[in-house]
Amino acid sequence: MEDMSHKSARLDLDELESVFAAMELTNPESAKGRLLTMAAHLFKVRGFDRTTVRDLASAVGIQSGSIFHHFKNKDEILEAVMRDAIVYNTRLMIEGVKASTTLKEQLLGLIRCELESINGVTGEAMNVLVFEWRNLPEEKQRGILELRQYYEDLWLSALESAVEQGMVQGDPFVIRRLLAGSLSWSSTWYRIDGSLSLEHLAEQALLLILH
Amino acid sequence: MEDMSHKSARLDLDELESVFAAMELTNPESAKGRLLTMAAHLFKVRGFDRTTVRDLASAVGIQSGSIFHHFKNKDEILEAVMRDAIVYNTRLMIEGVKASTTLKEQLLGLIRCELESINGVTGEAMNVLVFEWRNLPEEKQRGILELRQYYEDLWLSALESAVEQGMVQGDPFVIRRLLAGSLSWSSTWYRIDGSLSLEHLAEQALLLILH
DNA sequence: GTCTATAGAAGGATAGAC
DNA sequence: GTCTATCCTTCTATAGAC
Repeated sequence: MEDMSHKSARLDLDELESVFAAMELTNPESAKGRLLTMAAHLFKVRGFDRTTVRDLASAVGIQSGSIFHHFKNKDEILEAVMRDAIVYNTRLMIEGVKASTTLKEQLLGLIRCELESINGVTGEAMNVLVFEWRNLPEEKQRGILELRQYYEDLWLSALESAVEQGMVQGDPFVIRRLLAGSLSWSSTWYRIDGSLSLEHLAEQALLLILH
Repeated sequence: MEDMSHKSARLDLDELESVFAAMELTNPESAKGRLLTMAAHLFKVRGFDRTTVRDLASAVGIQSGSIFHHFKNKDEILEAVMRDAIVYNTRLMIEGVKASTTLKEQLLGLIRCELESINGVTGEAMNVLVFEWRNLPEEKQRGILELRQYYEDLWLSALESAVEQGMVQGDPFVIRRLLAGSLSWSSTWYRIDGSLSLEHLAEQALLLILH
């Protein structure tokens, strides 16, 4: 039986599913979906502050005033990009963990998943989540952090087991933070169409924590 | 004898020294030094775009127009913070490498030095270098990259030796990038006044690459 | 080296028509 | 759901006095 004492601060799977159902980021059918995809792109390439609502509007072929039919203000666009990015990738991560049998496989799966999230199709949105964090107003940060906790817990429990079994040395929290840095940072130098495959990179990253 | 064919793209020690002599960041005696220290602080806390010249001016107790007596424009302030940060820390790193006798000691020294640079007294300026990079106009980026190459070369040659000796497994370039991510990212979660000492963190980071 | 005053441009957001 | 028109604020940068 799970400990429910933290329920208000955590997210259960049902909540995650309902947020997932409302995700628009990857939906090119809706105007809002196209806006979010383009916003992720522009926020990643130019940064949030240097992307104007006029830029975003003209990139999707509408006028700047029309943006505010879909979002109350510019901050809400940022929030939506981040929320959708994290929900989408948390779901992939849960599936990856379920699919793995050994602990080593699970760790590699988590690494692969995180590398995929930051360098693959949702890479721009994930980059925004990681590198534009400071631009999200504090009250909105809290909501996203709650979502993030779900997949950080996946990581921590995997690392705790690995330390218990002697596969990994050190404090799980510190290892997770060091590894999170390595993986997030990969988007600044890794090229998905280069000679290094994402799978090889994942294996090299796994080597960092295994002993 | 060193290969001089890349001279134009590299930096020699004399040049480094002359740039170092012109460094103002850590000089509280000059108005420019105070401006740079405060700029590093504000750029780190709020980000470059969200820091106005008015903010900066009032933080050092002058009027916004007076800023432009010291710097031609706002971008030049950012450039100066970055240049001084990198020159200051490259020098520390060179000294650290010189002082170490074994290769393992050298690697630990490089890690310690990088952690110190991003979490210690020059931490705010180094954070600006790492996380506000995109805000520096491209032509200015080139000059800073040239400076940065000096200490990246220190890293690469140490890692190449370590791989040759079997201390470290994998491609030195990839290992360096993964490690650089870990170390830079530490400024987002590590607290220098917390229970984890910088020395312990350095040792944990060394564990990442050693096999 | 700092001040005052202000030019000039750009950005977020709103209102109301269609 | 999008357009037009525009308000209002904020920001960088300049000019010239002290």
